[in-house]
Amino acid sequence: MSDKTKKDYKQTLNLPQTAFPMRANLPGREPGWLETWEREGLYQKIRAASQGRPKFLLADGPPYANGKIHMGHAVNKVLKDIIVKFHTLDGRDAPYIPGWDCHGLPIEHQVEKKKGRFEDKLKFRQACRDYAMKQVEQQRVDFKRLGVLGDWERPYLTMLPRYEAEQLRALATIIANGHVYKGYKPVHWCLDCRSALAEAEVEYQDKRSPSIDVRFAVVDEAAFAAAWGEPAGEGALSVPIWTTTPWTLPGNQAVALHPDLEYSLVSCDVGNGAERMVIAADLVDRVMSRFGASDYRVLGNRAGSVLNGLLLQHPFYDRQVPLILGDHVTLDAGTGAVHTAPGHGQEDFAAGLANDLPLDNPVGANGCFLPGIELVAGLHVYKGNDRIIEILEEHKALLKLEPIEHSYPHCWRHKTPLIFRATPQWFVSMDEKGLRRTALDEIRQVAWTPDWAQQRIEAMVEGRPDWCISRQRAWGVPIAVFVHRETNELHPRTVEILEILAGRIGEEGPDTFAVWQAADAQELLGDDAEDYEKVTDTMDVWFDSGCMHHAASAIFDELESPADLYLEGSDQHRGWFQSSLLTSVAMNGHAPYRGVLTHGFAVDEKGRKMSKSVGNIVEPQKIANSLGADVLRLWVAAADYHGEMTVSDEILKRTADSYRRMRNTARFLLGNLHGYDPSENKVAPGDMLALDRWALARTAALQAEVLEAYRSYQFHLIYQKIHNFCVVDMGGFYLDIIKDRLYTMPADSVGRRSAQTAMYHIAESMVRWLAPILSFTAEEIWQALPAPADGAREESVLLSLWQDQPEVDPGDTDWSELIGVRDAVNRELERAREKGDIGSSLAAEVDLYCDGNLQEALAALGDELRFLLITSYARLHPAAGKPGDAVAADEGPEGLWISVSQSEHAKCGRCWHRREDVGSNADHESLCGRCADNVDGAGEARRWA
RNA sequence: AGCGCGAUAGCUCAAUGAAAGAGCACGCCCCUGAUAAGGGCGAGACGCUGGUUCGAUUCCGGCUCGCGCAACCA
Repeated sequence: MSDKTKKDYKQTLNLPQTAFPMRANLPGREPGWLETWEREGLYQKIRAASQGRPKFLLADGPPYANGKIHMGHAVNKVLKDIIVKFHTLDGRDAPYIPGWDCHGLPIEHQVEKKKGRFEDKLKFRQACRDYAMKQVEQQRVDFKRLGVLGDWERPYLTMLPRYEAEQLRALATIIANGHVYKGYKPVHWCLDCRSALAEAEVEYQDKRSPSIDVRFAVVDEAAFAAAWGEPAGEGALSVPIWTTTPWTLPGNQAVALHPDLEYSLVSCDVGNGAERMVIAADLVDRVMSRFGASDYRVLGNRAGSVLNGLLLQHPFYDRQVPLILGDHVTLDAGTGAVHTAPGHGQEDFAAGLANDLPLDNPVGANGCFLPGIELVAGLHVYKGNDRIIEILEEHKALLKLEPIEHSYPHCWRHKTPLIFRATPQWFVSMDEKGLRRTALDEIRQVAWTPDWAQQRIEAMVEGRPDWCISRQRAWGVPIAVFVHRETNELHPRTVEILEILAGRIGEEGPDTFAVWQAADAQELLGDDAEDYEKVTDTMDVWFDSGCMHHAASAIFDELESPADLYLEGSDQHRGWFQSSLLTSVAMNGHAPYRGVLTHGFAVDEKGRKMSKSVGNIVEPQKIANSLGADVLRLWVAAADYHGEMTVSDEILKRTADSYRRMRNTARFLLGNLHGYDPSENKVAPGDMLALDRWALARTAALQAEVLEAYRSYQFHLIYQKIHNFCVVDMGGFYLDIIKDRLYTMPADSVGRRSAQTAMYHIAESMVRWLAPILSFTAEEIWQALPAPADGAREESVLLSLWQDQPEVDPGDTDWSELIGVRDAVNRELERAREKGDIGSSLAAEVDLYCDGNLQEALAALGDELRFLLITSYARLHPAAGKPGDAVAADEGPEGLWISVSQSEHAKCGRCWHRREDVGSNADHESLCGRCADNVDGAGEARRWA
């Protein structure tokens, strides 16, 4: 036999052939798909094809238009994209209109940083608008690069004039429904923002502050004696307070005691001779040791309530302030007597209301004491701290000064400490018109995933204060209302006027600000004009995005409220989920969503949040440009997003490995579908071989599982299942076995066409399972699949629906039993291999010894058992005849003994099986009988494998 | 204070009131007709601790650790 003949026979094989490359080169190839999709208008084609199908509406929470996208953005958009594409394949009309949050302070800051301050507000706003637009462009490119498909050329931007107009209408409705009021309240004030902040914009961080104890002298000892009764001891009488914000002392209007706590009158000497102080009984020792008083004596105890109303001397102003009572007083720190400045704290404010204290506001928007504030006018509050401490020393009122590390509210953008400052602000009332109650009712109507998210938002809505919706900033949507100069009441025609103003806002502008600036009070209010003034505040940006349910639905025909799903990171419980809920309930009395799904954050392998300072940032752009967007998408899908999602080099590498495995499985299927025309060569399920029918059944079962996992948004299960299918069912079993048939049987034989029919079906199914996740690769597979000669095929996988799974008669074969036998044989083959008896399994012959059902099941396959086991011979014998060296199958099938031997027969030059009949055909000396028949005869017949 | 979520092999994920599965990674072997592929074999895990139960990784309690929310803001 010459080499030449060998080669000739190789040409008679049907080896795989495909242009679908093994190497994905995703970074190189993905942009090409993006171009194609865009050029072909894929998104629009999907819309057209989905017309009339039941809708699935995902509302896109708008990312803030500033900075490059990070992993959190990527996770969020990819999850959204997976869901939208799933519903598309599932036969729904699922439009995706992305949005951006465009107003607000961070943009103002960036613009000021780059271009300095502007005198002209209109010009400044134009600069902000230009800047935001640039950010949108940049983020849009990055989002698209991840394969996120949507109406990217027609996004909703909160700065679109039309959006702003709808926002005004939303405000009008909320005002009409009676939820809005103007209040003078202490709010979190960011000195860098020069604006009030919403709860959601505050975060607590550790800060070092001066902590001081301050004497408040009792004004009238006689009055004290009368209240306390049986006064004892000698010396000056005072009530010391403790604070970490000395600068708030100019605003002090009272000292609060707890009505029910015990207070002690303590006689002591802290370096100024004998004196007496009132201190919470439980704190006496701590306070005394803090003051350095070793020798002190408790003269008596009284409940705080007995001192109610007693006057104290302000430590450095000519002001007498009362002792008041409040339940907020605790014994955690301090002296049990709480410095109360109604303008500088929430509880202080409440206490001030209850006790009719003056509400003064000595600090300006810039953080400096207002002119006219004695001793500290013009000083910045933090400089004020030091000055106040000096003043206290001068007045001998300072008992103790020490630095303290404590957690303190900070601006979440600037990371700088906030102050509490009383200012006039606009609020949405949580309770005035039952907003809180209705919102809580609505929360219970929504499907929250995971379900504990419901508790979480309930707790937040239950406990939150009124929503401060005003900001003292330029880059936002004006609160375009008139208030009465004296009464602060809204003009009675406010709602009507808002509608007039909204009507003046054009598609391309003017925007709300310009309209409001140009609005003429005389024209709008007539005779009332003189008594009313224009409000110059803008709206909290959370209000902007929060009313997306209204604004975007008004602008885009395809959107409506409520949406089926809001999907955001879990931080949005206090952000967008809540602002959307509140605006929607305030407007319409119902939630803007039927379902809410949350995901965790991306963290590094040590579970740490990604942060610039730690330097553990993984950039989505970098992954897309190195491993490919599909690998990034696969990582998102593979992670259990309910908790934190760990990213690391190792994890990404693993992800890329499993990507390759799935890709190669697809490649093998495609390669062996070469020359297969589904419209010509399809074999009816009833005519297919048993093993191929098994493959169809397995595919159908898996599809059911995959779809169920998609429906319940458990993408990590999908990834596991598909990957497992590729590795175990396909690579490790089915594909390995059918190679013989595919390669060696005549191209158009039933045996080969049956396998191809199954493979075609598997590929058609799998490409769809993968499409929502591996969008690029699925499209690549889709284009490589053989097109039926007789019919059109959708031009993109995303224009198709799930593959129909034919009912197949599984027959009597128990495949799990056969697989068990195969595994047992493999273990024996491995032992033979290790002994050096065999290499390839085709070098072996197998003798199986068993009885009963097992024997029958194996016997049914006849000679085809050897193809299942991929050995050259597989012979069956009664168990009784087993030789001494036959090995009992240790696990799996009962009553099976296996004997593996090295084949003595010649190897067929074509199929590589070692057979007795090699050379029996004179025309084909190097071939076995069936190969000779396959090459030159009618071809073999197969029924099983 | 607290509340919630989580803890399964090196990694990513399963399942289960009764011998805990998979893939990747790892070790060894084979193949060279899926070849920057493929096949086989192997080793490897229920955070700790009580209780309920005939039996607990699974149900309940406590602890530890991680994460989130909340709190601390005088």
